[in-house]
Amino acid sequence: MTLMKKNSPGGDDDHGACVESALEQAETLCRERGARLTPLRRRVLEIIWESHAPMGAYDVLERMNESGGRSAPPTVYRALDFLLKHGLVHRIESQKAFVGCATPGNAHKAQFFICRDCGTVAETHSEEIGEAIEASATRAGFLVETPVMEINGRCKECHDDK
Amino acid sequence: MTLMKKNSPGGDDDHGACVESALEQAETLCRERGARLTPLRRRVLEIIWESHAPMGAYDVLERMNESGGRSAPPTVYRALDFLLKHGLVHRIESQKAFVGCATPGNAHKAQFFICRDCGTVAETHSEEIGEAIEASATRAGFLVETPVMEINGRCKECHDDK
DNA sequence: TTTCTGTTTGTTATATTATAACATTACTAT
DNA sequence: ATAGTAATGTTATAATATAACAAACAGAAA
Repeated sequence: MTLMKKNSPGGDDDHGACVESALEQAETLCRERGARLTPLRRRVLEIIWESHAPMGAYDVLERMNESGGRSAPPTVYRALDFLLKHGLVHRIESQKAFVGCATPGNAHKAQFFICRDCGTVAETHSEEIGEAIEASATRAGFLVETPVMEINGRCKECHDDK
Repeated sequence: MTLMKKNSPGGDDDHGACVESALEQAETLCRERGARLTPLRRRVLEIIWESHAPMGAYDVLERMNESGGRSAPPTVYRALDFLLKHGLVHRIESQKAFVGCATPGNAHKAQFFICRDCGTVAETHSEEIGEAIEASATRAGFLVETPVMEINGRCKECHDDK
């Protein structure tokens, strides 16, 4: 399981390193694929990774314009489309928001554990869940393409905290 | 597994009976709980059940106003909130749309198999999937509350059709 | 280089989905 | 009857997302 976002209420964590690593991975991946990770797209990816929780498109937009930019919604949505297409971010349907993908490149069917308290999103790729779904689908003659699995609840820390 | 919506391309199916049955179940359930299934709420539930695929709130609204009504969005959304609260409908997050629940009353964590071709939604309550999720969650110390499981793909018929 | 072509971004407008806030009506219980 | 609560009506607006067309840019071909 890979922790994707951490919402430490108090001091800052060392999230910076993991943002950098994500960006480097993205660079490499796009280079390999001949896809153009332009400054704009890179910036959107960076903003999403800097956030400590899934981020709405308009939040990304606001962040982009903080430093004097004048971008409009289509700019952000187009960048997000690109990042989604290349598996660099995921859309969390139940939140209309976006998170960075911790393991891009690996075609995968992920599950997201989303904490309702701190917003932390953990991405898993459980064989067990995948197989259970496949089994259930097969029985119904259903051909699985893109499962959306967003498990809302409370993460360990928030549950322990009480 | 319970078929919830059928999108027969040609002639009509006998969906009518299943709408009636759903409405009766809803009546009973609400009576038991002392909840008021008003004409308006009943009508919204009926419209959702009549549809052959998940239905957007504004589609419901349009349908309501076909026969001379003059309802506004809040009317529909409030009715939907009621129906959701009582487990009479589900919201399909990945489609911003609503479907009737085939087994209301039973508190449940459902999976939805959604056909991208015909729109059919099948609701399952697979023990296996539920347990796989619990197992994965437990390992992470995560407390599952409301899983969203929307498995998009192709149903048997649409896949066979080819 | 220059020109061509396709891709990316800018810009304006608008569509779609959802809710806030407050007025009115209807139901329930006494 | 009437007070209190729940439901609905009404108007406005928030939040999310896309359409359509123009301008800028990058890479390939001449």
